[in-house]
Amino acid sequence: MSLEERKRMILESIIKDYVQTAEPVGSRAIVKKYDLKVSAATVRNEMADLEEMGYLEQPYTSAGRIPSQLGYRYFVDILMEKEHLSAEEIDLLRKIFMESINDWGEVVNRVGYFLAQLTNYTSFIIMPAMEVNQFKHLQIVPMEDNKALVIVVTDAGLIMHRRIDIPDTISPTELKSISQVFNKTLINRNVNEMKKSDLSYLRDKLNNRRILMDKVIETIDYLLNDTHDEKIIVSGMLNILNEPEFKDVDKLKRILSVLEEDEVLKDIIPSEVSKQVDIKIGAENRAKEIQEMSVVLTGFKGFGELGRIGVIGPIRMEYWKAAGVVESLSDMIEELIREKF
Amino acid sequence: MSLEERKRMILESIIKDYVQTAEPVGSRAIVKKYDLKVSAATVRNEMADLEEMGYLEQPYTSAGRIPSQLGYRYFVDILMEKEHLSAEEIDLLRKIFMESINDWGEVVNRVGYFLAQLTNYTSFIIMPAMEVNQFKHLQIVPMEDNKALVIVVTDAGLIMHRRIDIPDTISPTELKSISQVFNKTLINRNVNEMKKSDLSYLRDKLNNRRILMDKVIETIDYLLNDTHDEKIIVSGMLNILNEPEFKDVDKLKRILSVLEEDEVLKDIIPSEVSKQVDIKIGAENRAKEIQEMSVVLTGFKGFGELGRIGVIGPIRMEYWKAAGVVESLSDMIEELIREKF
DNA sequence: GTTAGCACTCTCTTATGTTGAGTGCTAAAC
DNA sequence: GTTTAGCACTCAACATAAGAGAGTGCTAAC
Repeated sequence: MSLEERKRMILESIIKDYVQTAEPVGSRAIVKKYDLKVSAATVRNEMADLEEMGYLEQPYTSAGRIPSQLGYRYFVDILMEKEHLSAEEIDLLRKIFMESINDWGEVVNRVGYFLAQLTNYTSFIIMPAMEVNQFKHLQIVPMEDNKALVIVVTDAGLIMHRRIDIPDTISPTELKSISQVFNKTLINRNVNEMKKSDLSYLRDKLNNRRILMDKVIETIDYLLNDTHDEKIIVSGMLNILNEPEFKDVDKLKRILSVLEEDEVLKDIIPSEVSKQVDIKIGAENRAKEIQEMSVVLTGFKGFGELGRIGVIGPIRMEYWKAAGVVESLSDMIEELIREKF
Repeated sequence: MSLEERKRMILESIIKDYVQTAEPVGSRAIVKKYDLKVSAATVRNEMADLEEMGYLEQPYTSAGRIPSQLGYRYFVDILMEKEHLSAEEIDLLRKIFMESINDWGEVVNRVGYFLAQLTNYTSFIIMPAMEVNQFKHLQIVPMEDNKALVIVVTDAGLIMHRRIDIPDTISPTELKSISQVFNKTLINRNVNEMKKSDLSYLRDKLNNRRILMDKVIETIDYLLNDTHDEKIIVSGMLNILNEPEFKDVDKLKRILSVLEEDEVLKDIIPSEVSKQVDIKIGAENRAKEIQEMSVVLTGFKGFGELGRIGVIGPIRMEYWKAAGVVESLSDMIEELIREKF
């Protein structure tokens, strides 16, 4: 597993060069560019060794070498040093995020946007499913024509709403009192507790408005269930258009249609995450749809659950930068949640 | 301007054939496919005429003919018959839209989705800017740690909210009473009226809570201003990947980056719309970014203002289908607004 | 006015060189 | 034993040429 100094140096050079140019790297090129103290012939011998060990491969006889997936793996595990955002960059971003952010979705959108911009890959953020979301406030607002709006606010700052039909015999004041009953009984309960007993209890208590109550209960259930789904935010999908490996439209189509479908993408992105940056290179991905891509991701803690944030790009990826930026922004998103919500 | 019957027939055949195959159409092919009663040579003569008149062009000497933009124009204006959705399709769609739609954004998303699916082009819906949006309800909900949530509901069913900081000396009941004052004073006022006088009047009245009032007023202003922007919903962006004219990645990149940027797209889509279906073919578009595309759109009335709905696709477009579906769905969206909101 | 016939044009495909980057191997140098 | 120069060899990439085929435009006959 462990390589001699020179082999490591050569492997690293080839990877950095190839990542930059997308062209197979020749022995002469390396010697020149990183002015090694040895001749091209020596490098050639080393490269032959590295190929035999599985770290490099040749597209065809007498072309230069390109890193194999194993080569990237070795690089990522042993050689690479993450390139984090600088303190100034972080400060700048923090300022941008802090201002005019009053809504959770907005924060996520922006972080995703910058993640894509800074790495030039496609970024994704998967918001944790909120199993134990706490109920904060309910409001029933009468609208025109037998309609009312049910607004539910959770302690995580999520606001959800849904229209319902109401009997035309009911008065606004009555609606208000119903809201109040709900609020008194349900405040600070989590969804599971709520489902168990409180809702049916409420229905009995307000027996005279049974039909309406059923509707409201159903609506709350519906709305809170909604937060059980993970939400995914994707940014910079079109960044992959810049990668030469996707100059073929069919390949592009395959990849883009995966990135476009939120549901597909959610399933495809590795789900066992920790707070470590995790890197899946090409075929290391379980899902076959992205075995020609690499994923760099990490978990972040938000509202008690673990969300996922990362980028998806070509196997020929600037892993050092991607890993650094993902880590920096993951920290930042955690911090934002802690401070603002 | 007016062509003889046979010339029209030939022009139409060429357009239909070319739209389908994306290959130049030869004289022999037409005679066979649409079995005309004349020989290929005759057709050739007619085609030469049509070319001279500007309706057809030849990619190179001795290739078949393709329609010119003028040719499409003639077709669209004179020859074409719109292919609307059938009554059954409309019924089916109406059912789909009706169920589980409780929120305006959801309706628009779905309509956009189907428009893209049914035409195989990229669909867009531009929601009207609501100049005279009416205020229905305000609610200030206390959250943890000196935070509160300001929720504004408009009569169009739009719900907007924003977090604000509040002084820690204020009590929940006090918040409620402030809400009530706002509600009493502002209900059913439109934004412009509101701005003029009421807000500052309110501030005076609640003088003891001046700072908080300023915040709330600012927030309302911010939220209502938000609806002044047109919202654009784009669906099926990737449909253009299927068109052979965009098999070149650079061209693709140019187009996709236009479609991706909401702000750019809003500006590019023709803004003078009526309830007629309008078709802009290639260079007829003002914006140079989409002069290699065609736009089929129409206006729809929603909340008193005119929104825009349509598709954007290659010049070699199935205009008859696009125009028909756009018209059908435009009617449907109007109907949905009328009935549900 | 219509049509058959035919030479002509131009793209597209396939075949054939040519070039050049880069290798692997060998033998000499360190 | 390791390193290096030298050199033949390989193979993609580019250019060029030849052939095929689709489709035209024109002419002359119907």
